[in-house]
Amino acid sequence: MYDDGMSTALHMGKSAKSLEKHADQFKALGDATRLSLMYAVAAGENNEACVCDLTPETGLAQSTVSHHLKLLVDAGLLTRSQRGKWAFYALTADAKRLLR
Amino acid sequence: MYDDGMSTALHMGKSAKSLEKHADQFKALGDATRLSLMYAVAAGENNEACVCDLTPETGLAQSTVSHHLKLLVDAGLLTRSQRGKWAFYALTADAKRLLR
DNA sequence: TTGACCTATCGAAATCCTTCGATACATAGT
DNA sequence: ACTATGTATCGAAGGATTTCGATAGGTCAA
Repeated sequence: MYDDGMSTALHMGKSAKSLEKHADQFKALGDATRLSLMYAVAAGENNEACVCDLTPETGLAQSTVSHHLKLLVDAGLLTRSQRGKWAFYALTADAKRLLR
Repeated sequence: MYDDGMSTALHMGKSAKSLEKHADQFKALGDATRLSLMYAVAAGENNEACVCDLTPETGLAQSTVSHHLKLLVDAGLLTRSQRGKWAFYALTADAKRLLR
């Protein structure tokens, strides 16, 4: 494409890359399953939760939950930390700001 | 499905319908084209813009822009008002809050 | 009413997303 | 090393989304 459709955002001092990043964050939150995962993490002890806790709440397959969590991490909305057998997910600063 | 996956949100006092609405708003913003449309509207005179101004900025077909604008209106992020031949779109309160 | 212009809707093609079951990988205990 | 448990990845099916061109609808001026 010749015109990337970002002229307005550019005029506002936002780079195309930044716009793309924000769009990706909104997109990640734009799914009822992922949004409820975010709330579940926020509601967990120490504001974190492991897949084993999250999976039963969604009623979806474990592989599906894992996939959604990966999308949220890739979007910069969750962090992942392995502790023993368990993978704990926690909200990032971006996520806290967006869910305010 | 038996489990609707909204238990956590419900525990936080959010109804499934409210979660769905918020997810829809995030989803509407979760597309680079639509997000730059939002910024373009915000940057317009009196915080509004018509399709004729928006279409050239995106580099997309007029029908495509019209379609995206409809999605944003349906999500409660834009209002539409016809003035003469032109349709003007403006940000809602929800949109201003989310784009802060 | 005719024509010009702006916008919305329709139908179709290509692509992307969600979800699953199966399976592989990782960690801890026996 | 073997097993059990928690998590991630893979491949595929079904559905949803993005985009276009063509066309219809609405508004104003002549």
